[in-house]
Amino acid sequence: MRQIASAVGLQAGALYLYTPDKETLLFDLMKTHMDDLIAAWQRAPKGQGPLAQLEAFVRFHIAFNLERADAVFLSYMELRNLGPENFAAIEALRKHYETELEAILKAGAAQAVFKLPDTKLATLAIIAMLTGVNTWYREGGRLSRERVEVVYLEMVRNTVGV
Amino acid sequence: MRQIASAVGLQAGALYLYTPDKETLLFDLMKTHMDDLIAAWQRAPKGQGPLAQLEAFVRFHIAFNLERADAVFLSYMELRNLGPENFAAIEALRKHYETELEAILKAGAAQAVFKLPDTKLATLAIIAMLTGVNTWYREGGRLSRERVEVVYLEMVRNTVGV
DNA sequence: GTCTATACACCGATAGAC
DNA sequence: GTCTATCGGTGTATAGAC
Repeated sequence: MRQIASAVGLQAGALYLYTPDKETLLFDLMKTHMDDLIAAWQRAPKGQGPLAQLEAFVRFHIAFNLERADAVFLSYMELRNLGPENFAAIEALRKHYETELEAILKAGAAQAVFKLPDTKLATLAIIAMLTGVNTWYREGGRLSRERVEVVYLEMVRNTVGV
Repeated sequence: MRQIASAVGLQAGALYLYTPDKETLLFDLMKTHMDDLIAAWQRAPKGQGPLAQLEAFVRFHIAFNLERADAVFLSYMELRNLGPENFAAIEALRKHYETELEAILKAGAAQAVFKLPDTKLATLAIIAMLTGVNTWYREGGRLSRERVEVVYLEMVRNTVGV
């Protein structure tokens, strides 16, 4: 709390004018992040058909997560420092987001556009793969964001059997 | 330290007979884990050719990480609590392990068995995908470990274009 | 609204008795 | 080799002056 206060030019005590306690502050940061994520995906251009929507999801997820790397890192690392009910609220939002991808994969499998041994596992595998970009991507490295998106697009298309 | 001491039936002070300080204890746990991981992979049966070796890696990684979920979780979550030189030592072991998969993918790409847009990114993507299993797998859930391995095998084969 | 001062709990680590 | 006692530091949160 002292560090946060210092970063915004206050003393620690003054923070308690804005939050009842530290966990609530953490929860609010995480909830705002998840709400932003879901709202941004709702607004994203998606095209028609499962393949176009899968491609939209891949590009959206990589771009959004790289754009907000700090919030993504915080949301993952501090998740276990929430009490049970705050934890459950964030988990519900995360599952809601996962369901967006799962719906695309289900539609693609139903139309035989995708070939998947297990839709649920494919959802988790693809999200893990995409989120992993955040652990190694650095601005100014070997590949541009655009190039990373293209490479992952191709790998994800392969993964779903296209 | 008090919790650890209590878990092994000691008082906190007595732990310092076994470790000079808390960070060294953490580092030793993580180093032992990484050494075990690399040694176990060296001993694992691998078969011949890139595809057989890729399959061996997928099965090995899922099985080993599920078997030692606590150590995997600790090694990931506490990594940033190491000093720079201990951090670098663990990172080096992690990179060494990654290189094992990368070598398989490179060989497969060179022999045109695999079709990959970027070998390095494929390495990171596959490891992220496989490690992700630890975040959701629970004993007694919908799928057995064997079934999870088979499903991921099929997805990874797709990912590398087989 | 913000600051200073501080209460109270906990943490890592050490000293010294046994 | 282990325990008890304790030191110095830090953490969240609150009280009260301004």
